[in-house]
Amino acid sequence: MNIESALAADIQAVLKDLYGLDQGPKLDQTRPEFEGDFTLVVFPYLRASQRGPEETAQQIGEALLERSSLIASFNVIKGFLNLVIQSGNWGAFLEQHWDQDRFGFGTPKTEKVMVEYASPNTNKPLHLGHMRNNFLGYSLAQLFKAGGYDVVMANLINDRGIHICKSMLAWQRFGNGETPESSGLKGDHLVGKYYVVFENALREQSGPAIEAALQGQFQHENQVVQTRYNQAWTKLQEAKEEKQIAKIKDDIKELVRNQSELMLACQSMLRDWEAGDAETLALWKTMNGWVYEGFDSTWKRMGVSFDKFYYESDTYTLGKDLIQEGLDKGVFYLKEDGSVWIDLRDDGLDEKLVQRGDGTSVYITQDIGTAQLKYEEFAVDRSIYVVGNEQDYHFKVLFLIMERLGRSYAKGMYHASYGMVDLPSGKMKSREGTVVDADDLLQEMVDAARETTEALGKTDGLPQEELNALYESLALSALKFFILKVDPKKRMLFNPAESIDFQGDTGPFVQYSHARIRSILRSAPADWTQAPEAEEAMSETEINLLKTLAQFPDTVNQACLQYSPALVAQFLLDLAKAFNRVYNEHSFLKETNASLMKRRLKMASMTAHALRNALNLLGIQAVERM
RNA sequence: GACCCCAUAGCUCAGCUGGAUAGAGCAUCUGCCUUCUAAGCAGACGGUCACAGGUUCGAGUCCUGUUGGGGUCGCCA
Repeated sequence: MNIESALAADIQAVLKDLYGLDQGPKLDQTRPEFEGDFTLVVFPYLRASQRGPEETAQQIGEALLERSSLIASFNVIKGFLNLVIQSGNWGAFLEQHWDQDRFGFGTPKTEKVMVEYASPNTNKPLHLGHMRNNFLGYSLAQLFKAGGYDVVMANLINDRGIHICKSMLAWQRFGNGETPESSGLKGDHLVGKYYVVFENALREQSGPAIEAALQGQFQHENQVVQTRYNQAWTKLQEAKEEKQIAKIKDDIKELVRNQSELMLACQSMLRDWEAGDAETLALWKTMNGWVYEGFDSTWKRMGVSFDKFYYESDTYTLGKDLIQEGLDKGVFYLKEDGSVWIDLRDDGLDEKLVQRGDGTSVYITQDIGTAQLKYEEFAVDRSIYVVGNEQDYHFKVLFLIMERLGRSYAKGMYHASYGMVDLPSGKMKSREGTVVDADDLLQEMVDAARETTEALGKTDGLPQEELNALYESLALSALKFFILKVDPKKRMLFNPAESIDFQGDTGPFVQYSHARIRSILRSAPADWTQAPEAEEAMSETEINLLKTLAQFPDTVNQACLQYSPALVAQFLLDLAKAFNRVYNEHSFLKETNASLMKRRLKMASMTAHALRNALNLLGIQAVERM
């Protein structure tokens, strides 16, 4: 039991004795301007004590001083009872944990957790938005592992559909047999290139027709298409609001675009794919293969990994049996055209389509099926989906559906929703070429790390291989820390110029603190643990370091509960700062008192463990020197 | 139009389930390396917590409304 919870237990007993209250007290850290370690706010107990705030605080303080061996003294300011911990307790805390490798981690639990993240489309290379997803997902998985859970990291790859066919068609027509080998391009970038080629060709091909259609000129042999256009055109004439006009124009553009020769060929290719056409499948496999090779190297470089891959080409037909089950149970209902719906208006949502009139799946149909599949394969108690917040509504619907279908695992489903990454210029838009490519960004960061490190010259003499690994680690820690220290739920701004900063509240700052400790420990005399225990009182900065360390277990716990690696990042900054203050104020190896040296080295060692463990929770490898 | 999320220092962000005089980093300015890693430490400057009400002994935090920003409401995924 740690000091804080032991103290809380003592206070609870006192409150029961004095006022007959039976509730756990809430303790705060005492603000630095006051004397004390923990503060109890007594306002909530005034009713029970029948006294004023100061008197109540005094009374509780006196009773506590008598009862608890933890307390050295107390002081009362208004309704605040500041408690000073017997300094010996901090020594005992240090003694107990300084050499514990897994300090802060939870005890093993039987609960099984699946974290699904990454989940890319196979038509474009990864970009900055994916990186936030990947870093969050991997970190959440590490957090739950640290919390003692059995974790499966899953990746559901969207490897089929019209967007994949676009790349395939463009390559077929304009590729001249280009391959990653022949072009020297990374596979995912090569396929992405043809996706862009397709979009450009499509724009060229359908541009004039769109222009004409927006002027009211559109002729099509298909009567249905013609009617839809005519209706839209009529609406456009009547529309007054700017927003509405833009929407109708978009509809018309899409209608015309979909009738272009390229789009028709693309749709035909998708039908061939679904029919199992050998040639189409072969091309699909080849090009997806290139993409996977590219993704694998990017994931590896980003330091993320997966235990299980799902592919939409396998799962896109799933869920139909559950649709039938839902119809039988009366959870879903049929419309005249044969489409299947669920009415979620009781839960404040809308009616939602779950299967098309022709019996084919929509997005959510697959998700229903995949949820069931995950449960059957892994018996997961908790299933976490790391997906952007633009899908908040979708997951609300999905989880409600699973609940209404009576799935026991529905309550364990959670959408780890995160905000978009904005650039100083605004939203990333692939059409405007403002996306930040993952591979480019990684390389820029590595180059920056090398330049900074070389300029400082502290690593001279290390073998090149080690240096390269160091640059990778430092670059990654800067990037991951920059992204993970922000509350996942909030949208965040990524300024490429500033993110490369290695000073202040950054990953390299934490790494630096760790490397500095490791350097001390490497140079420590072999027999330092032999010295007698120190009797001297600790300084305030030393106690502050131990207080910060003591918060690690609770931080891990809270980070799991809130699905927020940001809490760990903030803790890392607190801890590194707390240590750096001690470092600045006291000596370690230069300390002439052997007992004090021993105590400080224990603190250094414990801090290094905690830093390394917490960094690992963010998916960052701690470096030994820098 | 309906619903969801967000708004804290010039900039980027913390602020735990309501608690004392709202905190960091960057930027600007001042100090500290012949001593264990200065990617560090210490200090200064900088705030009507978007606005208006309300609940409370106490509100950046909870409720209502307003404004501003983003998202969703596709038989796209």
